[in-house]
Amino acid sequence: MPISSKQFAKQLITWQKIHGRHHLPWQVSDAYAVWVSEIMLQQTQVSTVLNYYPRFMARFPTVTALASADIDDVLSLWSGLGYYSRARNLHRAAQYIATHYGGQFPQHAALLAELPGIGRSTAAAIAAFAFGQREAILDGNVRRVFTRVFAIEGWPGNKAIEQQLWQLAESLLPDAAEIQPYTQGLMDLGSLVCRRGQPDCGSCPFTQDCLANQQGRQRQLPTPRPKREIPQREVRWLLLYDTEGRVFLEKRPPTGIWGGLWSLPEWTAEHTSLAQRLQELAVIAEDAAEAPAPLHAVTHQFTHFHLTAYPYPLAVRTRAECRESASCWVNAAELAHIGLAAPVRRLLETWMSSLF
DNA sequence: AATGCGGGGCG
DNA sequence: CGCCCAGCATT
Repeated sequence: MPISSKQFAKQLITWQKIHGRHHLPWQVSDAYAVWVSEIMLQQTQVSTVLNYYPRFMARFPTVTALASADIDDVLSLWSGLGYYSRARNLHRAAQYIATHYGGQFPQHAALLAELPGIGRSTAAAIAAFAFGQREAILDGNVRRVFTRVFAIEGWPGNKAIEQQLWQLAESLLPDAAEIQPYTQGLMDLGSLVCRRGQPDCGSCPFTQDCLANQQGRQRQLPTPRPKREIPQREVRWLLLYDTEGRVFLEKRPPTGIWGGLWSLPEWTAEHTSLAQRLQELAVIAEDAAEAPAPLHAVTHQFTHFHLTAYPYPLAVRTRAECRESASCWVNAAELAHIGLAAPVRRLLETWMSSLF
């Protein structure tokens, strides 16, 4: 017999008040603060977000400040967090709120979910935390708790399973008066106790009620996603540097991998010769006749493919002009203030500190 | 080396 | 609608 809705909420809230998180910087009644934190937390753990959130809020303290900011500055503060479309959507949504809602957040989940980057679960979290609305969330932590406590089989990415979980989430909701500790409790229980690897069932308020625990199947739930082949991709990077300690960067297209971030110019040998590529970049190298030897390869794992990048260092005699916001020469100090993907930042910091 | 995470976009 | 895409940290 699964636990009743009333008992579930009651035991969760009691647990949350004693063992949950209470003093995170975004646990305030400010929709903007809640929103920024929820977007950061979408793909990122609390401990990491704690390193980014305060800087972001100091730089963009209000939704109108964010709306009027330069997207490059937003991406710069997002640099290293990954999933950069989150930052672009955050910026667009801020502009929408400033323009269409006079800088005030809508209070209903359905309206919040219309904003870019806010889906059903994030909308519910903002509505619940900022406005006390009785809305159900369903993030990864919550899915793990539900699939275990109620022994729900099947990959949660499957449509039918997802629907079942949403229905369960709604059926378990307490009164609106208790929505905040309840919602926070679900998140905290999932991340602190009902962990993926080593669930701490001895500390769980549902240890007696949890069907997975009763059946000893905690580690089999939630059902993992079906496995897929992970393709390999290779790319060459041009590491063009001048005599004054600068490197040449190009801005990536707004969508796709590392969208909108600065990166090293790619050189795909299948399409162009090195000479052609340098000409495209309006660069004259010291010795372009000889192909440079690549540095140690940079490897990076994405969920759906593995990337190996070969950086080709090349001293440059005649510098290309900086094309406005599309390419530029930057020095080591400036690297700290622009949006770079984590492996590109690592490569450049290591390489520049050894060279200059 | 494998895994997970919320939402957008495309066909 | 179903499927694919994305970048890190953790384990």
